[in-house]
This record gives sequence, structure tokens and C-alpha cells, in this order.
Amino acid sequence: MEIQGLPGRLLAVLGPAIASGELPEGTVLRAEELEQQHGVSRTVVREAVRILESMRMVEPRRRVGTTVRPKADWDVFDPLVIRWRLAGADRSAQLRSLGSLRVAVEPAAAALAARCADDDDRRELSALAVELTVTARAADLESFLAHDIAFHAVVLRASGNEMFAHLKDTVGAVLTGRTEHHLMPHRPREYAVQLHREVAEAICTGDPERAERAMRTIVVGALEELDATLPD
Amino acid sequence: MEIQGLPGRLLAVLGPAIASGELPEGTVLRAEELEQQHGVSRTVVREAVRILESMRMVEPRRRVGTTVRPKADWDVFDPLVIRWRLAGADRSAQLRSLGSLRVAVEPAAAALAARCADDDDRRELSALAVELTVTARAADLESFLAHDIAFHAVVLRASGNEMFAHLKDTVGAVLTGRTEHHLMPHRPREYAVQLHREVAEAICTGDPERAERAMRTIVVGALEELDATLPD
DNA sequence: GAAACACAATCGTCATACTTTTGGGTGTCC
DNA sequence: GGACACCCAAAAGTATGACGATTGTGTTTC
Repeated sequence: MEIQGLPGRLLAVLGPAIASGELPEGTVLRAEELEQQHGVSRTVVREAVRILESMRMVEPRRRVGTTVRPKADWDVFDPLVIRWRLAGADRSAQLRSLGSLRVAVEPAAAALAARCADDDDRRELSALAVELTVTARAADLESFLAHDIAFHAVVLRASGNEMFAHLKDTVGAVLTGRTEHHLMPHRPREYAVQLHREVAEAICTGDPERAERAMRTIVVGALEELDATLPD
Repeated sequence: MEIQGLPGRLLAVLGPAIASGELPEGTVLRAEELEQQHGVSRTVVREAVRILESMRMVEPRRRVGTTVRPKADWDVFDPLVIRWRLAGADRSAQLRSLGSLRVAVEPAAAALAARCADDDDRRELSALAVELTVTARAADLESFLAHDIAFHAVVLRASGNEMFAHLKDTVGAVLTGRTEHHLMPHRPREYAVQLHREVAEAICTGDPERAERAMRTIVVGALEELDATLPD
């Protein structure tokens, strides 16, 4: 998952620093400084900076240095960027963006899944719906979270659309963040669990409209809860 | 936009080669070979490979070489990956994925835009709707395409969601690809143009439901046309 | 035949030298 | 005094040689 080696470690310092606004737009990073500050060689600095360049977070220019680009240019779909932003200052904004994205994508994915899911997908969904019910009743937030992530991941995968499928980690990050920062009720709402069961059932019986509707209720609810809970 | 310098050029060779399946999953790239084949130094090879690693397209491993990862691991939202795939063998699959993504995202973006758009956005949309009408009647496909791209970009931006906004290049790429590969009628359908006018009007008058509905009709239509036209 | 070991291939890192680009300063000319 | 051309130095870009670290593979040994 992570980038390997020293460039990866340097990236894990620079990325969050830029994402959090600690190094604001226009800041100039000079290679030599980075070498000394982090005690690494030119090679390492260059590779880390190249990766940031490929994420459009910085722009190296000769004679002037590597400048931090405006936030609007960043590759906001890059998993690393998402993670850095979730960890930093604009976590709220990132969560809201992701919430809207979920509202757009997950109902569509559920509808597609009701059409395309294979038998394995359906079995897995049913099993996860049961697990969700059980762990919710037991108020086992940790297991609930794990199964919730798995549930949404299966729906996204079963949609048969590779781009939807790749949002699974992103959705997982949102769900995790929500639980970690106590934006969740102390025990999952029975209504939400019921909706998950309904999604599973609709996908298993091949009912796209119902799957889409139930999923939309879930993600809209999550977004509203987010809006109500988040600061500013 | 592009990655600069020699690493960028190497990337522009390796990326498409991997994306097109010319270098299939499991292929081993050795640094020394790449140096010689492309007449560049280790520095350049390493930086290019690092970027591919950050896109999760390859995985460098000691003693064995840099192996191409399965397609399922790739960062399918990375603009470069999308472009490479559109240019290569699975252009059809990529277009279909993007089509579904548009169906999910653009109606939601239109609805949000009807709520959040500022006066500039609204003016711009109105103007673009006029342009679309004029260029469609004149059968000026080139100008029509440019305005079409701009139109969808404004809607995405006006949604106020940065992640939606960043899909503008992607949507632009789809529209461009569609025109370039003659998947479009010889002159834009009047009905489609009318729908664009309706989206603009609904956003200007602050009518989310109507904006969403009209936009959905547009993108669903585009997706159906795609499915009908594409090979396999 | 299995386990321990040594070897070598390949990536990873460092240090250094050289090249290329380009912003800014300097000077000249009108 | 201003505009233009020129030059210089600063910073990134590239190349290269050396060494370190890891790990698959083959070999030896019991």
C-alpha cells in the first residue's frame, strides 16, 4: 500500500505537511534544504518530490525551487491525498466531500449490483447483513465497523464497475474516521441496520430500484448526521 | 499537466504500455534494461518507476525486479491512468466505467449546483447553453465539443464539491474521446441540446430536482448511446 | 530428503560531478 | 529615464560510480 523506503517516509512527512496547510500554497521547497532537514540524499528527495508532482501538489521549477501548488490543483482522488487530508486540518471538508460522493455513487452501485451481482456476492452480502445485525445488537462497534466496511465494499465490487469498486478504501476510510472520531451513535441505530438488510435483500432478489432507494437512505442519513455533527 | 523531463517521457512510454496490456500483469522490468532500452540514466528510470509505484501499477522488489501489478490494483482515478487506458486496448471498458460514473455523479452535481451556484456560474451556464444551441445548429462539432466540456465543467464546479469539480478533466476526456472516435451523431441532437438548456435554466432558477432530472437524462442517454455503439 | 548456508542478482541509497534552464541584475544604447 | 540585450548565478535535471540491504536460488551438508 504505502510507498516503500526512504522516499516513502519523506513523503509521509511532506504530504501531510502540505495537506494540512502547514506548507501553504506558494511555499518554496529547495532540494538541498530537504536533504539536510531530513538527512537523506538527493536521490531520495527527488523521488519523493516527483511523486508529489504526479499528485499535482507541487511544481518543481528550475532556478526557483519546488513550489506548493494551490489546493484546487491537487489530485483529490488520490488515496494518499485523501488520507492526508482526513488526518489534517480540513478533515471536515474532506468528510463532507466524501459524503456527497457517497450519496452520488453508492446508490448507483447498489442498483447495478442488483443487476450484476453473482452468487458469491449475494451470499457474502447476506452473511454480512446478519453480522451487522448481530454486532449492532451487541453494541460491538469495532466488529460492526469492520463488517460495515466489508458490506459497502462488496456492494461497490458487485456493481461490476471497476471505478466504483476502487472507492471501497475511500468509503472505508470515511466509516473508520466516523467511528474513530465519535461521530457515531454509541450503538448503531436499528433503522440503519434494517436498511442494510434491505439493500442486501434487494440485491439478492435482483431489485435495483429498491436497492438504490435503501442505499440512498443510508448514505443520505450518514451525510446529514455528518453535517449535524461536524464543526463549522 | 504532464510530468516534466525525461522521467515524464519514460512514463509516457511505460504507462501506456502497461495500461494497454502490452506489458501484462507479472511482467518484470529491470532497471538496467530500462536504462539501456531508453538511453537514460538510473536516476530517470527510478523516478519514473516510483511514479508508477505511486499509481500502484508496478511493485519494485529486491532481487526480482519491478513487476507489473494486476489491473485491479491500479489507481483507476488517476488522470494519467484514465488517459492511458482511453488511448489503449480497453478503451471500451474505460468509457463504460466512466459512463456509469457520470450517471452517478453528474445528476447529483447538477442538483447541488442548483442550490450552490453563484451568479458567475449561472451567467456562464446560460451563455454556454446559448453557445451549445448555436454551434449544434451550425453542426460545428469542434466548437460544440469545447462548449459541451465547458458546460459540464461549470456544473461540476458549481456543485461546490471539490471532488466533483475534479472530475471535469475526466468528463472532458470522455466527451473528447466520444467525438474523436466518431461515437457521436454527425450533428448534435436537438433533444440533447434542449436538455442542456433545461439544466442551465433549472440551475439558474434554483430548481434542484429539475436540474438533476435533466442532467440524468443527458448522461443516461450518453451511456446508452455508448453501449449501443461500442464494440464487444 | 530436509535444513542450513553461501552466493549473486537486483533494488535502494549516497556522494559527486556535470548540464540545462531561467530569473534577475547589469550595462548599454536610444 | 526607459527599454533592450546580455551575462551570471541559482536551482533543478541528468549521469555515474560505489556501496548497502534484501532475498530468491542453488549448493552443501547431514
